[in-house]
Amino acid sequence: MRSTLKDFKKKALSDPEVAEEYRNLAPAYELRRQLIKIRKDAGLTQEQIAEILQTKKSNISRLENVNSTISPKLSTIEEYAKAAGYRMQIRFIPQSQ
Amino acid sequence: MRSTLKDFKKKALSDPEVAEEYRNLAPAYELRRQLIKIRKDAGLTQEQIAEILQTKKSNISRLENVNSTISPKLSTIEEYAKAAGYRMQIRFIPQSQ
DNA sequence: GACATAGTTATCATTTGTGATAACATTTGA
DNA sequence: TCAAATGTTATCACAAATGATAACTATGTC
Repeated sequence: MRSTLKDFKKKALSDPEVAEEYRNLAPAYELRRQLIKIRKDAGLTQEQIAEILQTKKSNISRLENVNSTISPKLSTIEEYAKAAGYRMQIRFIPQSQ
Repeated sequence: MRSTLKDFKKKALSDPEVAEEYRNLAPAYELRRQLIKIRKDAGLTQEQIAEILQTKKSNISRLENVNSTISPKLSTIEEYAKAAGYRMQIRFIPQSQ
């Protein structure tokens, strides 16, 4: 691969508009990566966590799906985390530092 | 006052059901306290942050209101924080430790 | 008291997240 | 390769968050 992807990313991010877009999207990707991680660390399948939350696996898939355009409710994330044995913590960090 | 309130809280929390209820509600209170804090630290009124977010002060009041039963969307909190000059960070912490 | 500023509450319309179902795709293990 | 398990996608109904408006309370200032 010779790091073509990394090069592309580096180049793309040097474009201010792309960089702005990336900063906006990155948190959403990051969140979903975390969701999947805590579920797997808990040893649960989508169907199992769905059952705990009394819903269906398709809804869990949508929640975890990176391509999803939805912005979930806080309570949805909280309950999902709790089902996986975690608690959610929110912090606010001053921008540009 | 002789700390009557503290005593009451301590006693109330020794009741398992009350303690459970408290753990469930505390995060919601905490979030709203944080929201109000970052807005004030930014030197903004509800009306000013509402204008930045292109909405109305009544909606900001509802968002910040501790008594509100709503669970806001992640994007709502994100945008509010951004308007106040902060970014939101979410972490998941293993329960019971 | 009159006034301005800041925040609250109630209400209704609109938007959007969530639940459920079903069909499909993907991965894994025998 | 076949079957089972796991995850994805599309769709529709329903619930709930958000937007807007207006009237209200609270507070401080003149």
